[in-house]
Formats: sequence, structure tokens, C-alpha cells
Amino acid sequence: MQTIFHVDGDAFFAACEQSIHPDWRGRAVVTGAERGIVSAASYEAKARGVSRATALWDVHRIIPNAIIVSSDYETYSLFSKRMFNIIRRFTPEVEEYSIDEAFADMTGQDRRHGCSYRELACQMQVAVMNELGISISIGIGPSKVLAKVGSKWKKPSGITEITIETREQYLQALEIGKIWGIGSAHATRFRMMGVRTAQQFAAMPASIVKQSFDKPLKELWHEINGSMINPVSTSIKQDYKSISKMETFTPPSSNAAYLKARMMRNVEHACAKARRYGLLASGVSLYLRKQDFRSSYSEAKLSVDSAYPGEIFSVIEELFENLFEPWELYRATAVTLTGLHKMTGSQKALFENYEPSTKQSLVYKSIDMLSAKYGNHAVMTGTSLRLPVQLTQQRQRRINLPVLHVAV
DNA sequence: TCTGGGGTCCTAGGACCC
DNA sequence: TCTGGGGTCCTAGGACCC
Repeated sequence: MQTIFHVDGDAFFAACEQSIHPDWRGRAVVTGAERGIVSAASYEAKARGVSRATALWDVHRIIPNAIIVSSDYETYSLFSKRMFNIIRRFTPEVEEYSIDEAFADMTGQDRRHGCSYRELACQMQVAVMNELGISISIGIGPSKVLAKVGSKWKKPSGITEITIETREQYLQALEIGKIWGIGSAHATRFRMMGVRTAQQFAAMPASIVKQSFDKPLKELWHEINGSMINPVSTSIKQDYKSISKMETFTPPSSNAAYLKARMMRNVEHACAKARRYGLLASGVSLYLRKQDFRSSYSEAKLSVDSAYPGEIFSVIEELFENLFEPWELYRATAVTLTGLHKMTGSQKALFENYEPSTKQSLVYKSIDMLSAKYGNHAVMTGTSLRLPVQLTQQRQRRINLPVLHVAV
């Protein structure tokens, strides 16, 4: 039997802000100023009715003296790394699941440390509080899913241990749609079947589960009944299977040239990230979001693996011609690089011998250097110039530098 | 809650081949 | 003319997560 911890930061972004600014402790702190809705709210703000996705003007209305700041991901990532390292003192088997969550396989650590799992969880909380000034909640269970139910059970600063024997009481109180892995579509389907709680799902006979559900739900059923299907994965994520860049713009547009300029920006940003990780894409996809949130999507293989906008954009343009409906208004474009893999030595050689790429790779080598030195948007291609002037000026102000234009 | 940005995995069904 | 069976790859899209 495995023992898994799920460690979850309490109101993580807001807690980091309060840790950095001690005079904000005890006050309503909200992050998300950059997008107009709440990303994280401190418990003081939650107590007064502010939750995730509340519009900021509502926050203002409800709590006039609330502190509202932009999310500062780089700083939170530092807190995150340090939190993971503290957990690693208890076991090397740590999976960094998201910026504020980790799974830890603690199996056998009770004997090693000579105390109960609950005591170990308590020590973890104390260490994180003392060293980082933030609180965490911990769920303990025989599978990731049950550990996750536990960490949500009591917050903030909770410790909840769920075993095969005690799981029923927790699952009975848990709505089907609140289970990790069941979203709104499945929740609706379950409710139509008369299944309303996690316990009702867990109690379904194996034979029914086997014939009526697809793989993810079958696995979920096992996990919620206490079998570990998904082990804790310690490999640190360093590469991506796909990289995507999307941006919403206002007002929505049906102007093809403008949309292409937006897509070119998406391509440039995605390619820059791929090159940063030494990755090449073998395919691309384009996603257009219409004003009413309907969307269209298409993908294609590249004839040559690439991480350079010049080669990729022509394929994107073809996809665009197929998807674009001139009478529609579009509010966002997204480009995804797919089938990513490490640029190996031989690929590099092949890549550089390929004539058009040589020029591109030279140009982009310089661009990457300039970007590293002066910021991500110091250099843009000509297509991006079709974007409204204000955007460019905004960027110039931010990086405090003339914008360089390079023809590729 | 009228909605930002970035990921992963799974599956149905068609194309194409033998 | 209506006729087999099976495998693999690809595209499109659904669903979920933070």
C-alpha cells in the first residue's frame, strides 16, 4: 500500500505577496490586475465573498481598500521551487505538479523518520511556514486522487488523512463534479445517470465501469477506490510535447492582414520558446476563436522540422486560408508547435545545410541574442509591423529601447 | 463568471494500404 | 457489381488540468 501526500499552497499567489509585504498580512490581497479578474485571493478577501474569477471592479466595490496587484509569476516560481525543496527533505519522490502543488510518495518514510505520516505532514507545514511564510494544506491517501481529495478537505493549514477504510465519509460529501479529473461534461453525464456524489461513482460495480467508461474514467475509478494507477513521477519537466501562444485582442476583427499579423506574433513567440529549449517542431496547428467563442482549428505537418518563423508561417497561412471566413469576427488567434523533439547534433547539421534555414538560423541566432539582452520583443518581423502603432510604442516604453526591424 | 493563457491525453472516423 | 478483413496513420475535436 502506497502513501501519497498532496501538498497544496493556500491561496498561493496572494500568500506569496503577503509574505513579501508583511504589512499586507491580515488584509484583503488579490492578484490578477493584469487580466481584470481575480487569479488568487487571500483568505481575508475570500471571507468577504471574493473568489477566483471575480471581476476586479466587483472586488473594488465589495472591498474598497483591497490590495490589487498583478501576478508576478517569476517571484511565485521562486517560492514554488523552495517549497518543493523543503518537501524533498522528507522524500526524494516528489512530483512538481503545478506552481503551487506537489505530490510526494511518502511510502515507508514513517519508519525511516520514526513518526507517523500525520506528524511528518505537520513538520512539513512548520518548515514551509518558518522558511517561506506561507501555509500549505496536505492530503494523505493511498492514491493521488484520494490525497487530492484530502488536501482540499480542510483549508487553510489542513492535514487530512484518507484511507481505504475511511474513504466513504469523504466521498459521500464530495459532489461528483468536484473530483479531480471530472469536468463539467462528465459531471453532467453522471448526473443524468443519477450519480451525484463521488461515493456513488466509487461504488459502481467494476463490470459496469469496465463497459461504460473510457480509459481516464476507468483509471479514476480505481484511484478513488484506493488503488494507485498513476504513480508519482519525479522526472522534472524540461521539454514540451507542444508549445502554444495565443493572444486575445480587442476589438475583434475580420481583417485578414491584421489576423495574419497576430498569427505571426504567435509564431515568433512560440518559435523563440522552442529554440530556448532546443526543440524542433514537426507540425503546427492554428486555432481561431470567433467573437461568440465558437472556434475553428486545423493542423498540418511541416515538410522540414523547424523552429523558425519564416518556414512555419507559410504553413500557418495555408491553414488560415482554409479556416478563415471573412464574414466572421475573430477575437483571438493561437498557434501551437506540435511533435516537438530535441534538436540533435545530426539534425542540427542537416538543418543548417538546408539552404533557407541557414539564413534563418543565422538571423534568428542574432535575434535570440538581442532578445536575451534587451527583452523578448526588441525584435519583430515585418508582418508584425501591421499591428496598430500603439502596441509597438507600448513595447518601446516598456523595454525603453528603439524597436529593431529585421527583414527575414 | 460572458470568458486569459498554456498545457496533456484520448478517441472517432476517414484515408490509404495490403 | 456489391463486395472481405485488417492494420496504421492522420485529422479533428473533446475533455480535462492549472
